[in-house]
Amino acid sequence: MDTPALNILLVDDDATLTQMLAEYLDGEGFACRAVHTLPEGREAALSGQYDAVILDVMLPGGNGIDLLRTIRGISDVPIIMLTAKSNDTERVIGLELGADDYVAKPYFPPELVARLRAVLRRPARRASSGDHLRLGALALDAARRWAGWGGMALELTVTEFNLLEILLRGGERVSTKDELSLRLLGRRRESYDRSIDVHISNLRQKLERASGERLHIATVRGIGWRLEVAP
Amino acid sequence: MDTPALNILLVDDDATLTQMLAEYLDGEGFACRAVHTLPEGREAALSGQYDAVILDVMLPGGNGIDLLRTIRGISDVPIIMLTAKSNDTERVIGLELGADDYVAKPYFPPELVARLRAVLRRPARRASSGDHLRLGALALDAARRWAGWGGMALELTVTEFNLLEILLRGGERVSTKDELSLRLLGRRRESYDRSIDVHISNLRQKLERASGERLHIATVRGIGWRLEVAP
DNA sequence: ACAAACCTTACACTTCATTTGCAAAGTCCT
DNA sequence: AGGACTTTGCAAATGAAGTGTAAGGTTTGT
Repeated sequence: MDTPALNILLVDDDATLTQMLAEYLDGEGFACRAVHTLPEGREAALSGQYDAVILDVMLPGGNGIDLLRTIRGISDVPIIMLTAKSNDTERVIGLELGADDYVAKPYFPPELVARLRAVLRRPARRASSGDHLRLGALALDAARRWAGWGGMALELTVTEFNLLEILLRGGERVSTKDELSLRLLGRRRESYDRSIDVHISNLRQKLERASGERLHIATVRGIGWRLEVAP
Repeated sequence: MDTPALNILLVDDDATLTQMLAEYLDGEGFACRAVHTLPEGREAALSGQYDAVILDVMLPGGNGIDLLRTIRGISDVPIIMLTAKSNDTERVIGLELGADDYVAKPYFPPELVARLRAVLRRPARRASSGDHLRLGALALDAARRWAGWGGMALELTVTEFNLLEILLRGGERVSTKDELSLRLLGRRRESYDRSIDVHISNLRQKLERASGERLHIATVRGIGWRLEVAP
């Protein structure tokens, strides 16, 4: 997949550490900008051009908590706080004010990246942010984790729901077995692993039953599957 | 005077300053009591016999913020914080935790009195600030930390109240276990941590009992929970 | 010191993911 | 076309994971 890099904003007064982190994030495929003061941080965070903010709560000339609050008043951009090791108060207050996660300093860059990814992967924070997928009479609401055909709920398991979401997002594209294995099961596909086939089979039956045979999971032999809806 | 004087509680370890303030307030027609330690402050504030509390956030042997939180968990008596001149953190945290106003030290007694009067004049403090959540006959007032079904108070513990608030704010969205662990317990969820489940279970029983089975915490298997109200 | 609140543990119970086995369908080759 | 091989569909079996809640231990606030 070559999606454009995600923009990350770093707000931390320690220029050296920030620089190192920025380089690391760069290597992980993120596009970073670092600022070192509160006013810069405020302006940048509110510009709306970042996909996530990593925010040190200890900032000179003002408190990161204030900034956190300011941002949350306006935007739902994901925020990860950097907190002192043992400062429970900061942590609790930060989460209360809407931070999405925290990482204690000093941190391992890989851990930070993992949490960053987790936060970015999370369904949009506000229900109104309209993550509604549709295809014919099929509707899927990611935040509510609800899927239905013509208003009638489909009773799907977690895996089936995720599978349907991936297929739906794929649009006309064929979702390959390898891709599905990675995104659905979170592991590389081994030979003789029939797990995906079974999930496809189960989902297929539910979809066809609910839609009166009008919604199909079409097989593309040797490649994968694709959703198709009959007129 | 024909109206009884309003009772004001002062919590501050500086006996001299407190004494002066008490005399000043006396002259303005308030009845004061001053205490100088955290335990005394707690007991007095929770006794319910004061109309307002003036609370120094810097107290020996414990943090005024803690006391603030304790008081707010039980009572919505107006609270004015005394903070160090430049300490924004204390201010933000204090207001967030439900203080009604703050005054930076050193202060002018007349200013303090003005704010005190303003705070006492305001009966429905947070009601207008839209911190009133509803869902069917369920009502939750975050500022007063009061929740009820059709006017009847639910007797919730602190954790249960917070849990309900989070679920309620989530709206139709499913609140995930990870999210709840972060927001509710202020820590990440470890494997085999069943704490959340237990709180859900307890809250669920109280809600269903009070609502006559009309308010449910619906389980979304493998993901989390969502509030649902039957028509 | 006491009680309330909270956390942990344990266990019964449900539901689901994965494995397995085999049949059916598709592909390739001669 | 027909046989050999590969891939897919699916039912059934199995074991792992998720859930609800009672009970007991620990912490915390008063």
